[in-house]
Amino acid sequence: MTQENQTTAAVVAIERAGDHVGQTVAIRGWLYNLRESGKLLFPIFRDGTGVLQGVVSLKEHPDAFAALKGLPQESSVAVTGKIQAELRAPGGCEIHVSAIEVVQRVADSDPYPIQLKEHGVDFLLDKRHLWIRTPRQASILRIRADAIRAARNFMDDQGYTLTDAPIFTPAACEGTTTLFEVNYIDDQKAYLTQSGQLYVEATAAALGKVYTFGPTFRAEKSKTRRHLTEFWMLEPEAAYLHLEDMIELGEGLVSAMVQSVVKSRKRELATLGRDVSKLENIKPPFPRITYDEAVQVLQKAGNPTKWGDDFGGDEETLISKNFDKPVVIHRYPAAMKAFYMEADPKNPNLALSFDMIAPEGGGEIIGGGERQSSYETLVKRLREHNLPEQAFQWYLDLRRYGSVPHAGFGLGLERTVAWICGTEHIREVIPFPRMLYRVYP
RNA sequence: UGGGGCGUGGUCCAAUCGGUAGGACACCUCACUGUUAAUGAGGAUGGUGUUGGUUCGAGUCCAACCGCCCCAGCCA
Repeated sequence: MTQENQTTAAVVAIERAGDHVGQTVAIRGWLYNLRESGKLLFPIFRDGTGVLQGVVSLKEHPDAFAALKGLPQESSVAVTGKIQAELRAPGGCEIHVSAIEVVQRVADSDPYPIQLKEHGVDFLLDKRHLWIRTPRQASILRIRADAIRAARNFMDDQGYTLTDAPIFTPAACEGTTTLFEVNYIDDQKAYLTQSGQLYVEATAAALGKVYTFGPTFRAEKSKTRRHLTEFWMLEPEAAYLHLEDMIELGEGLVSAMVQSVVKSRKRELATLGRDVSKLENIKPPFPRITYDEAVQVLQKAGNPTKWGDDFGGDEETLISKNFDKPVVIHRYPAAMKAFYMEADPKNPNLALSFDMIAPEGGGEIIGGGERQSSYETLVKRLREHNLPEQAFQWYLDLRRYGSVPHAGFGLGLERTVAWICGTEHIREVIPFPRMLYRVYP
């Protein structure tokens, strides 16, 4: 190996290393692990796109051997070597290291805290900024990114325009108990948004078919594996469209996200040990049942749910177990839904609403429906719910000036990604989870 | 917020009936040319969440508090 070869070797991403078998290339990344076996070293490098085993021979490359021997985990390195197919290496190929530059050596006195062994949840969450380096966490984040890209592409292709909703809002969308209050300028109070929905109703009246995608905040005292206080939501809204149109859009959106991940994140799903066969058949149409039918299904299964009860996690799981796709439950009792829901003209006790429940215990990933378009009814509902009418004047304007039937929904990104990844807890699918009693790091 | 569970070296765990707090990993040294969370031998460091109580004696029993986990409610 000449000096010239080492300095001119092309930098390649580890995920593409298999395309460079027989070539001398450069890898820039970190030392993930190091196994020693006498005069051979077996480092494992990671570069953010994957991990690759290296092999360094004392006899052939004494300088590289000396530089690597004893190098602490997570030291940053630039590696030059020849990619070779190797059945004994994890992943099928490895790099025969000829030169290595240590960019930063981790201090021996202060080793990298995350081992390849098991750790507890609390410890890992405290080290979340480092935990995301592990192959499992990095794979989840890459899947999240792909799901977002697929969702945005799908919405754009369907003719929906992205219209961002504000994060600071003057009042609640759904109730006042779950709001984060912030001090705005000059002693004004503002709140972090719980949902972009009210705003996307306004932009729908301006642009027709729109959606918003961004973070939302709920100060719910919920400590479950499905809750974050800060989570991302994609909320479409369309003028002149109805409940069935939104169910169809939701089916298409979820399918597009799943199929994109299945197609372009095979490697990451394999790292997670995800059973891909359960994702491959996620294509429209999804099973649809009414709330009435869902209650019957539950009662037949021995569940004590009565008509008028909302469904909890147990009930959702029980219903979704009957299907291998997400199931849509529609036309809930109006009394249990938000003030802005439109009533079913065939039965005013029912709201034109729907939820989508992910299979495999994934829980509710979509909630939505048709919005109340009557000015008078909306005012009445605001009063019934004790909401501050003054703060909603702008929203009532949407019913004063050219009110039309319209519908939309909210898709919870993290719940959807958690289901796609097959992770037990939602906290793993966002880079820095914000939960009840955790805002660090 | 309610119910249940758990707090032991940096990390993950063990400690019988209340009786000398220990192991593995991590770290250091040595051996090993195909390791797969490498292995083998040796070494140093370091701990019972807090406060009180019962007892000859408390990691272990009791009380309160703190923290975490799981479930429920609410929701995406």
